[in-house]
Amino acid sequence: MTILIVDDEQDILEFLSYSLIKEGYKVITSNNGASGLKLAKKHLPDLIILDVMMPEMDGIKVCKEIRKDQELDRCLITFLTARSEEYSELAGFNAGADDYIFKPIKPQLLVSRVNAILKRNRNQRLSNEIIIGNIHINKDQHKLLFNNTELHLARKEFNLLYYLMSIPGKVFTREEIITTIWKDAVVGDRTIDVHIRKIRGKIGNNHIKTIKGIGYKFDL
Amino acid sequence: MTILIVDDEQDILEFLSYSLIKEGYKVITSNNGASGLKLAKKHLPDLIILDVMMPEMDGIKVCKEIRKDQELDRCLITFLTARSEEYSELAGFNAGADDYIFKPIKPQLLVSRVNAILKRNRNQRLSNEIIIGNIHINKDQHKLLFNNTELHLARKEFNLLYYLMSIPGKVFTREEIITTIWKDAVVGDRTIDVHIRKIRGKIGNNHIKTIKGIGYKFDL
DNA sequence: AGTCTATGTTAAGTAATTGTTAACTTTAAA
DNA sequence: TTTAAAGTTAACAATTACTTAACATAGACT
Repeated sequence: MTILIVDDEQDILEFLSYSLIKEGYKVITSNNGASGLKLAKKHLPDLIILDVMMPEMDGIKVCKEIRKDQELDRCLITFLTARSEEYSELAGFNAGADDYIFKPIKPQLLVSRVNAILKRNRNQRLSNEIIIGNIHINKDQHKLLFNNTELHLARKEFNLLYYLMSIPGKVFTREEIITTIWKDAVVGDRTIDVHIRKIRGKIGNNHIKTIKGIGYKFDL
Repeated sequence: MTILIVDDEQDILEFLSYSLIKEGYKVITSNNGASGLKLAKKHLPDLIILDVMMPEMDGIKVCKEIRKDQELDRCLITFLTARSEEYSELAGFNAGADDYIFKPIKPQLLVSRVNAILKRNRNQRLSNEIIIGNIHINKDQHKLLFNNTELHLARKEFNLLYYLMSIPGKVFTREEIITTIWKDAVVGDRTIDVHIRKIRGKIGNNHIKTIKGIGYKFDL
């Protein structure tokens, strides 16, 4: 895990990196926005801690630039700001921040905060697992737990269910389903229904709802 | 994103536009109500910041005029007013305002406020959700909540209600409804009525009003 | 009031969409 | 190569949506 810290005050840079290195993180530092941005693009850190108030290029600007970079879209950004600074959190979240840290902060608190941010994210990103009610579906493991019992779904069935569950409540049109699950293969009209039928046969009829004339959605 | 600012004080005009241009917005300014209205119709800005107190045509009047313009119905309006001004927020919201900004305001706060207004709106559009009173209608989810109870609407009924709710208060002519919901299909005279009847049967008779000789509108 | 026109209402017919099953074809593992 | 599983299709059934027709009602105008 690599962390980039950008702050114009040398003291804070040292203080933060000391605490985080001790915790086992690889730390890179920069004392201004422009070089911080360069370092981010070069090292692709997992987390960037950005001071908001910096001369020339401030944290908000750096953040926005980072958010424009495709390669950096998996990287987390947390702002570092003094509580006293008249400044709305909103602006930061608008710029694309994931979290906030207020100065001054005690080393222990900082470390646990950083751990938490990275962990929260790891959990979300690492396992492609969706849990809705008594249905757990895990794409990496190609595994479906229904009431804590493992059920087997064939590949198409699995992909279809996973797709529907990826945005619970949203109605996916037949067209969306075809283009996503079948790519551009040409399949007959009843193919989707048959797969839906098979999934329902396994997880029951309550979760996949038919919206006649439109498509299907996963609910509950 | 384009923002139109209308205020009779040159200082404020400059101060606001400076902050917003720096933030990346395209800014147009006007120092009186009448010309502001013209500029709005010409440029169709995403957001209009309107000073309430202006000689001749005040903010409220401008706002009401804007709300009469079909083309401008997607544009947001926020009033700019001094806290000291004895003035009811209600009048503003009645005139069709979306938000308020009080003078004096710090640049950062202004910017984040503006971002927030525009973002809130973007989110609403993205999720295709319209909430009016106790009626929530969500197009993505093809879901209608009436008094927090989910009701089922068939496709045509749903599209029709969603269409009417998309601009509450506006009367949609039968012709507009036909071309929007039925595209160029040829359907009989009573078809719309029957669908309206079915919707009324579900959400009650109070919301969809008949304007005899013209069409229907959604109210309340 | 009486007439005319637009809209409301109901039920029934028609059309469109989806569900279901089994047979058939393809794919991948043994 | 064989075999079982997965995927697809076709035929038909079931369901739901949509439209229409026929008549009722309400409002506007003379």
